[in-house]
Amino acid sequence: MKEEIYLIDGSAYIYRAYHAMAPLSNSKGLQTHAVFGFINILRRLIREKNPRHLAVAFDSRGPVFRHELYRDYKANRPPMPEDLAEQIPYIKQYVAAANIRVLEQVGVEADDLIASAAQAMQRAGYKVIIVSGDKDLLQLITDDVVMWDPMKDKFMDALEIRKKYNVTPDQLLDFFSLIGDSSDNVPGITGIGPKTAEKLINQFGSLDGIYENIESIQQAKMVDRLIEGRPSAYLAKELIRLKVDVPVPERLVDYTLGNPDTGLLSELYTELEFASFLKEIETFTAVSPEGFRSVQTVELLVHIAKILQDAELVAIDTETTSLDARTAKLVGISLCVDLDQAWYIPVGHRDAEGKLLPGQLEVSQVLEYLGPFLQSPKLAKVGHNLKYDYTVLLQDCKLAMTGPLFDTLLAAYLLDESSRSLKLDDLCLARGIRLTSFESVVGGDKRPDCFAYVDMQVACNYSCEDVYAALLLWREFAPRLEEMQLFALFAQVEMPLVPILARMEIAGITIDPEVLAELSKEFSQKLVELEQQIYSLAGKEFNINSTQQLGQILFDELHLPCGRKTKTGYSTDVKVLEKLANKHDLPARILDYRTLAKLQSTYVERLTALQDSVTGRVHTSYNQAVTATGRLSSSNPNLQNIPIRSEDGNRIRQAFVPAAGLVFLSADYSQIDLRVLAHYSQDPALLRAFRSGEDIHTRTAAEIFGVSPLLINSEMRRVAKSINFGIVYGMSSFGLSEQLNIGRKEAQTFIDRYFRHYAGVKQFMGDIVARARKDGYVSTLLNRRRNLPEIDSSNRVRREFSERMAINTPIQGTAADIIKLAMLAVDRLINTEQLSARLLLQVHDELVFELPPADVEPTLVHIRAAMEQALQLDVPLVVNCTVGRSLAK
DNA sequence: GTATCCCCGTAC
DNA sequence: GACGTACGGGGATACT
Repeated sequence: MKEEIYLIDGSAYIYRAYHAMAPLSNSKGLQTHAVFGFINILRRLIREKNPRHLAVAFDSRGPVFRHELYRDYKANRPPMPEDLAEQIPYIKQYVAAANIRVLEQVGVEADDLIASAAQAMQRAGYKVIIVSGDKDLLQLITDDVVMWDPMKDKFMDALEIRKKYNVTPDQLLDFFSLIGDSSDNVPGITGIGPKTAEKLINQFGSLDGIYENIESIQQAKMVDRLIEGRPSAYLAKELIRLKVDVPVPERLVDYTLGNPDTGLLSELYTELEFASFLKEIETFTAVSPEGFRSVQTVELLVHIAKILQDAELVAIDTETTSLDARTAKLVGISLCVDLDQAWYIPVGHRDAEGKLLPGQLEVSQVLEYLGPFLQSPKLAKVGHNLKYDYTVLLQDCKLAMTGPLFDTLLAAYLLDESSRSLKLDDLCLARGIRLTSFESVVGGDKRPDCFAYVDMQVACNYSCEDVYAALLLWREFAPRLEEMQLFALFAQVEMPLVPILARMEIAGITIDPEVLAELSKEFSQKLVELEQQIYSLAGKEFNINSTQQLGQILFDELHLPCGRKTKTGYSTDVKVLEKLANKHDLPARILDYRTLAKLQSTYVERLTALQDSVTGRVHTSYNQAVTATGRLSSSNPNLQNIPIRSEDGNRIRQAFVPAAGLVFLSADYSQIDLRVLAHYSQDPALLRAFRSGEDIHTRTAAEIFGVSPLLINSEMRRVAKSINFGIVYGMSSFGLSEQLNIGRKEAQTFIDRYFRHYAGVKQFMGDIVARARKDGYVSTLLNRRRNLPEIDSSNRVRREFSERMAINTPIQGTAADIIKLAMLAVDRLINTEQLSARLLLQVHDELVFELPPADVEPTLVHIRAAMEQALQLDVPLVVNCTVGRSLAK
């Protein structure tokens, strides 16, 4: 991949910042909004694009060579406003302090510098991205030079130019020469606009071409215009043509983005009174590299132990041989207790032959000194993604980290669930700190254990940076969690959950390979048969998995009535195919095929592939910082969406078995969402229903059909169940009618009856949306937040989507809070009562344990009680337990 | 060849 | 356009 260089049209952005920003000044009366806007633009660019090489070009003051060619060049421009002129020096100061290369030269404009640099760097084999919205720069576009307008977030290349102007980039200059440029007071030819220019250029290829063939033009008026305008067109060409021979730096390193000089920046921000920028800088005063030390003697280890003795908190990071914490081997540990210094303790660095390098302490020795601190309940541990470090220490060092944990990744997640990225590098970059990238440290080494081969000093610097950065984030996040009243949720729920999740991942769950193999055989046989049937029904072979090909066959060739359309063609989802299934055998077989193919690829094959060949277990990863509502998610494999509803799906569950001599105990909350809704809404009917222990769907059916619960049949209950679920998601009559295959009117009637009976629910929904609109966010019972920036959107679709989130998030999120509390309670219980049960899975409202059958009786009672008491609501929480020799129903 | 979007389907 | 939260397979497409 070619290195990229960003060239920024600085002068243009100064003006843009000046005009776009509301006036702002410091206490001395100095206008500062252009500086502020400009800095913001650059910071955003650096944050979002993370460029390694860039330069900012500025116009020179005073006349440029174009004025010599044409006295009236830019004569229509008013002089720079005084309050902008006085801000320019500060902008220059910023660029210097931020260590960004400046391109500036007397007598030429920013555009010429960009043109010269673009040409030079392109010639040197790099890729250039011009950051500008100015059409004059479009003439520079080639295969290796593109333009990006950050305001519109639009990339321009040759194709886009073709779309917009219908000429090639190298014809643009001639094209603009014909039209002129009124904003620069460049004349062009009167009477020729973009349309005519386009026609002429495409007909004759160039400006010269036009005049060489002028006799072939039929319209006399046009010829007159062209002849009369000839000097002016050629003048325009000289004016618009960018200079590509201005001396500019030509080596890549000349454009490398350096680290910002925080001292200078902080002085500048202080003078300008940019408090928000200043705060970041002050928080992130860079440590001197001398502060990063490699620990290779016992003496130094002893010294560190002494310091830890008096510390309240330590930031920690482990470097290992693998991304998979469960199997990773320790390569080094870094520590940091204050912002003056950090240490890296190498223990597993190796030479090219794989031999341990000398000069490293023994792991056992390191643990002897550090162990007591890592296990001290008094010493807090800060780290980014601590589940990883916890797992590595537990698996590779047999050390269970204890004491208050502070995971900066989870803190960032709680502070902003929609955060673009929670990676340590990105969080730091957003605060003006560029961390050394892992990529640059391992230098393209593709071995999974590449870190073990990294030079110790390089590793020291890298690892210390990380641990130092985590401490910086802690300094910012800890008070912010307090301010936003998220600290209790963080410290008492999310953090204690980390070790529990780590242990669940380590535990894994056994899969009977024979059951899977049998399923695989059977499924693939059936799939082959279905495939043949489908081909013969379709009259030809095609890719059944391709919705596009399928759409063509069903609707274009067989002329079946097509239902909905998707962005890219016909919809062929279940709803559509089911409607067609009684008209034709093909859609029916496709449905069978899809169901089976899904089970085969997503479950049978995936689970087989991820199974540990020695233990026969699969180990999921629980992600604690993904969902917008606070639920966990599971991946590699996802054990939260194992089929259960269909018969064949349930057979997948038969493959999940307890370890030898044990059984599964599954405990799931009954109707937790609706109970939370009852609590939130305080609807009397809903409260009553749950307090009396009724079947909620039957009760609801009785209400909407206006008959006694005794008269409710399964069909009526099904309808009520759909409504109960739909309510939690903010469903409309349209959605319900689709779901139940009934008319919208009928669906609306059901909904009306529902709300007549559960009026408090309707009230709650209105209230929560109003509150979201007022606050801009909603929260759960434990204060977990979700921002809803589009709740006021003028776009109806977006707004209504946010409204449904406002309804659903407190419910789903509170249910997520509750089961997290339950996991903590159960874990404590297992420890205090010395229970033999081991928690394996969490599936949103369900916990699955593995335990000896003889222990089921007492354990079940304990666990049910712990779960039911996890949080006190205004309705009881009810937990159902099942015991089994597989996960099947 | 790799990354990403889209459609679809599985769970709660 | 219409029902919330996820993960993931496979096709199509874009980029390299």
